[in-house]
Amino acid sequence: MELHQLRYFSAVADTGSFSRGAEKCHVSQPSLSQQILKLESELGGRLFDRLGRSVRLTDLGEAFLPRARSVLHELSSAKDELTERLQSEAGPVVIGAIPTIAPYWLASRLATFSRKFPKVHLTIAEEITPVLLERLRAGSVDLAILALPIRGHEFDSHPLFSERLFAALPKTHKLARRPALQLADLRRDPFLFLRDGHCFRDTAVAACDRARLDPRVVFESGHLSSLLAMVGAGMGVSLVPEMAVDKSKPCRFVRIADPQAERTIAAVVLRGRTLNRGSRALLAHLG
Amino acid sequence: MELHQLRYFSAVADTGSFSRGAEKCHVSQPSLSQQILKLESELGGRLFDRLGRSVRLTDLGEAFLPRARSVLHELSSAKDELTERLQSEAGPVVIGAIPTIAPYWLASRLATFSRKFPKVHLTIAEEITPVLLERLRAGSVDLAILALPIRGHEFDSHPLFSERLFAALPKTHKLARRPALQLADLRRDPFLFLRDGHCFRDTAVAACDRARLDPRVVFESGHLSSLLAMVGAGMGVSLVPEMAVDKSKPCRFVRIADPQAERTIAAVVLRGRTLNRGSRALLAHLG
DNA sequence: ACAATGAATAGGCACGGCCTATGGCAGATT
DNA sequence: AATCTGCCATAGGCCGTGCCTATTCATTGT
Repeated sequence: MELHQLRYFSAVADTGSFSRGAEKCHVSQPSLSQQILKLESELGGRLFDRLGRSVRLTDLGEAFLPRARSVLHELSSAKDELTERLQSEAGPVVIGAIPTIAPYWLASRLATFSRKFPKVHLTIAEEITPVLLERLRAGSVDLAILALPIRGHEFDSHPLFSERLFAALPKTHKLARRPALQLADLRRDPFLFLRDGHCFRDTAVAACDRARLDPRVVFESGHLSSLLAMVGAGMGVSLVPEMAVDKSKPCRFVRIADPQAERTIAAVVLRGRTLNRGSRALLAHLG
Repeated sequence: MELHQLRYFSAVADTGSFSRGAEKCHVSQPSLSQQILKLESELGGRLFDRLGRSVRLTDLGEAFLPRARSVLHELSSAKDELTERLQSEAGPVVIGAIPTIAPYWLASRLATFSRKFPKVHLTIAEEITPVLLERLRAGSVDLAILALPIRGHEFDSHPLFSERLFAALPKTHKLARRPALQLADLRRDPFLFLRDGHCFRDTAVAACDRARLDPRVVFESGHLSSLLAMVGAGMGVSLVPEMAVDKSKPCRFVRIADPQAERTIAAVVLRGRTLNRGSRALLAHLG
C-alpha cells in the first residue's frame, strides 16, 4: 500500500470518476486505474463498483475511505506542524553556564536576548564544567557557556571573548591603589580560592603556576561573592575574572599585568547535534 | 514523503541505529540512509543527530515520531479491519422481492438461510418490479427477486425456477374438480386480477393473450389473498402462481395446462456491483 | 597507532509507476 | 439501427528511483 494510492482512491471517491480523479491528481487515467487495481488486489476486494457511466464506492470502499482520508490528513498536518516548528524560534532552549559566568556576563546578555526573542523559552543550568559537558553529551543541555580549555573532542567550541584576570585586594592593601600589578607582587599574601572543581580555580592556579607563584590558600568557597566578602574583611587576596569586578564590593580590584593571566569564554555544543532555531539565535546573539 | 520512509524512520528511532534499523526493515543500511536523508530534506530539518557512536532523535524527530507511528498504525489497523470485514459474512444485505413472491416461496427460503447464516443481517423490501429495479440502480437494494422478463440491460439475472400458473375457482365452479384445464375453458367467467403495476398481472394477462382470451375483469386488488377471498365468495375466477396455492383457502386450485402459462423467477443484481459475502451466500442459497 | 564499528557516498541494476495508444462497453445522438 | 462519445481496462515502452554492493570517512575502543 502506498500513499499515492490513498490519494488516488480519495480523489476518485470525491469526483465519482476515474478520469476526473486522475485529472485532480495530475496523472493519466490509466496510471490511476492501475494503482486503484493494485490497491484493491492488496486489500482483497473491490473498492469501487464500475457501473458503466459512473463509479460508486462498495461497502468495502465506504469503510476504507474515512481511514484513508484520516491517514492523509494526519500526515499533512504533521508536516505542517513540523515546518511551523522549524520556522518559529519558539521552543525550549536549555543553556548551561559555569558559576563564574552565569551571574555576571551571561545574565545581562540573556536579558537583551529575551527582549529580542520573547518566544524562546530559556532555561539556565548553573553547573561546573564536567557536569555541563556530561549534560551536553546526554542532550539535556543544548548550549554551554564555559571557560576554555575543555577536554573531550566530541564538542565544538565557539570562543566568544577573552578577559583579563584581576586581583581582589583589601582596601587597605599596599597595592590597592596601583593601576596594575604582577602576580609575583602577591607572593607574600594569603590566597582565597574557589573550591576544587570550579574551573576558574584551575584558571587562577594555572596563572599562578606560570608566574612561578605557589599561593598559600587560606580559604576556599563555592562562590566568588563569598570570597570577595572575605577579601573585604582582610582575610587575604583573591583572583577574579574581569566580569566579576564590582565597584560596590568592599574591596579593590587591580588588573593583573601578566600576559597570560586571562581566560577565554566559549559557547560549546555537542558535535553533530542540530540546534533548534532558538539555540542558533542565542548562539548568534552571544557571539 | 513515502510510507517506507516512515517505517525506516520509526525503526531507526526504535533501534537507535541506522544499521540495526535497516536490518529490521530488511533493507541495506545505505538504502535506509538515503531514504532518511530524503525525508529529512523534505521536512526541512534533521530528524536524527549523528553522534558517532549512536544516533539520537532531534527535537524535530521527537515531534515527528508519534505522528509517523500513528499514521503507520492507523493504516495497518484499517487494513486489518477491511480483511476482517471481507472474511466474515456479517454485514447488511437488503433483499427486494415483489409481493407475489415475498410471502410465499421467499419467506420459507429466507428462514432456512437465516438459520444457516445467523450473522447476516437481512432486510426485505417488498415492492413492485419497477421500484425494485430503481432501488437496484441506486444501490439501496443488493438483490431483487422478481419475475422475468425485466426491461433494462444494466442488470444481471440469475433464473431460479419456473412455476406453473393455477386457476383459482370457487368450490362450486363446474371445473373445480378437474385435475387441469385450458385457459380457454374460462372464457365465460368474470376475472379478478391484481392491480396494474404488479408484474404478476402482466404475467396473467400475457397468458390470457396467448390463449386468445380477453378476460372480463370485475375486481382488482393489491394482494393475492384479497383476490382469493373474493374468489371463495363466488365473485369470479383468478389466476395465481403455484407458490400461492394454499389448500386452506376457501377456493379450489386447478393447474392451467396451456404450455406457456408459467412464470420464471430470477434473482437480479445490478451489473458490475460487487456483492458482499452475505449477499453472495444468499444468492448461492437461493439458486 | 590500529582495528572495529557505523554512517555516508558512488555506481549500477531493475522494479515499478507513468506515459501514449488502443480496446471494449454502455449511453446518447442522428 | 448505426454512429459517436465518454469512460474504464489493457498493452507496451520509457524512465525515475529505490535497492543493491563496494568503498570511503569518521569515531571509538584496544
